[in-house]
Amino acid sequence: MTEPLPAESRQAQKERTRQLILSSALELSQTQGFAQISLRQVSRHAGIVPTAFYRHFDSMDQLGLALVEQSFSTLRRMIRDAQRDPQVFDHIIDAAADVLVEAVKQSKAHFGFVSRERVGGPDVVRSAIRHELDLFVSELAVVLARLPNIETWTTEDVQMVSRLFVRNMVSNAEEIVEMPDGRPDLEEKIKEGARRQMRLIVVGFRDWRG
Amino acid sequence: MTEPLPAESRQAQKERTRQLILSSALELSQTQGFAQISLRQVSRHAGIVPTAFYRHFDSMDQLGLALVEQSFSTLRRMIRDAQRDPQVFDHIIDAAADVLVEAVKQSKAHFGFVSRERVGGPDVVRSAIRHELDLFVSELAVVLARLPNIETWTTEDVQMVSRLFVRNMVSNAEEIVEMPDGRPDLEEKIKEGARRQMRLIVVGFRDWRG
DNA sequence: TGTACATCAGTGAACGCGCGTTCACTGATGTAC
DNA sequence: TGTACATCAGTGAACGCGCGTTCACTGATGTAC
Repeated sequence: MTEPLPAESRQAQKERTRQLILSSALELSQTQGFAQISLRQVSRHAGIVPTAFYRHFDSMDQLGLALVEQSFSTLRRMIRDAQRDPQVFDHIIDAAADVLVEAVKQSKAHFGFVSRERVGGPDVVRSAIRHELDLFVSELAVVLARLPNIETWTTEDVQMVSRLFVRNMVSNAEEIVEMPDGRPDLEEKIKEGARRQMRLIVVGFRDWRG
Repeated sequence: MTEPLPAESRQAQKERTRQLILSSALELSQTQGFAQISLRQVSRHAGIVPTAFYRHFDSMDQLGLALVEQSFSTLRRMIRDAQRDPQVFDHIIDAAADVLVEAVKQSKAHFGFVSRERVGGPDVVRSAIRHELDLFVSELAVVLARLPNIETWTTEDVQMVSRLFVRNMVSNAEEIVEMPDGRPDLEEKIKEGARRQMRLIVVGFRDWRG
């Protein structure tokens, strides 16, 4: 019989605590907003002593930036998955509405964090989110540029549509996050609204250019 | 020679202090967000002792609600003025973009307050703003319903366009508020963007319905 | 007009509390031999 | 494998600070006669 390995290496345990701090902060932010929560509240919720917090983050600002990173990696995964779905290519608008609603429902906390702290967060967090959203608009523009019909548009026009889509996405994400649980009727309404708005943007854009 | 009247009645002096508290809170909110500022900070900035604050407001929450009221009365005045302008009726979209940019520039503080605290503010402030925005969508729908071409639309469709307009207005107001001063180039860009978006909504809606 | 009293916006001391941050520490995990 | 030492995640006491709120007060403005 061999000696059982230690249940967790020091490094793994540290990472576990780090994630505990992150998820505690994310949860507490949901009700009060990140700027309103204290280092001590987060530590208490994570089950550590306030001084232990400093083993993982220099300050609450740094913790906030880590949450921004985490949230946007969620967002990017969603887009990557959506691109693999062949349905998206053919019925982009209907699919996009479905994907948005599902993704936001699954990652309510992260989407909520972004839409809340984009305007309400501490300075550093706010500007980090704005920067990420700008990047995201450009990334989405690249994806959109490859779609049929859009191939022929100018780069500037595609960028503009991308900006409108992202803005709409943010607005709709806000609505979904605030949606009380277990109201499939509301969900369908938001989805339908998102579809209409995207159609509006695409149709309006085509006609106005033509 | 008659006795000169007292420079200010007790009531007038009280009102002056109240306005001083309101404007102090509005100014301090701009950099840190309303939820982050303290009763003592506001009092200090207004030049009164913290205890005197209570002669005017029961709590910071009540002060927040007073700021919501003030901000929306600014917003409503803007719409009322815009309706009087005959140009608006004829060239609604171009005029609306101009009016929006000008109004927001003149009342940056109030528009900033609404867009910031709509998501980042304390609970009571947030829900008050949401309620006011919902009211505002309905009010704008009534105005829109009277316009040529739109007269024939269903109530539901007009409500939907109104919602999109307000959402857009909020987004654009956010951008203008964040715009650094003395950059007329940026201003023109935002105005042009607002025009395009509104055209998009109107054209897209008409075509999609037709 | 003058006097005596009431009102009440603003004062200033005091309170208990949660905060961020410091510091020297403990004891389990990891490493060298 | 066993021993001796190093590392370092988490501890717990202590600090000074700004906070919201209480209280009894002051003194100018307002009112009754």
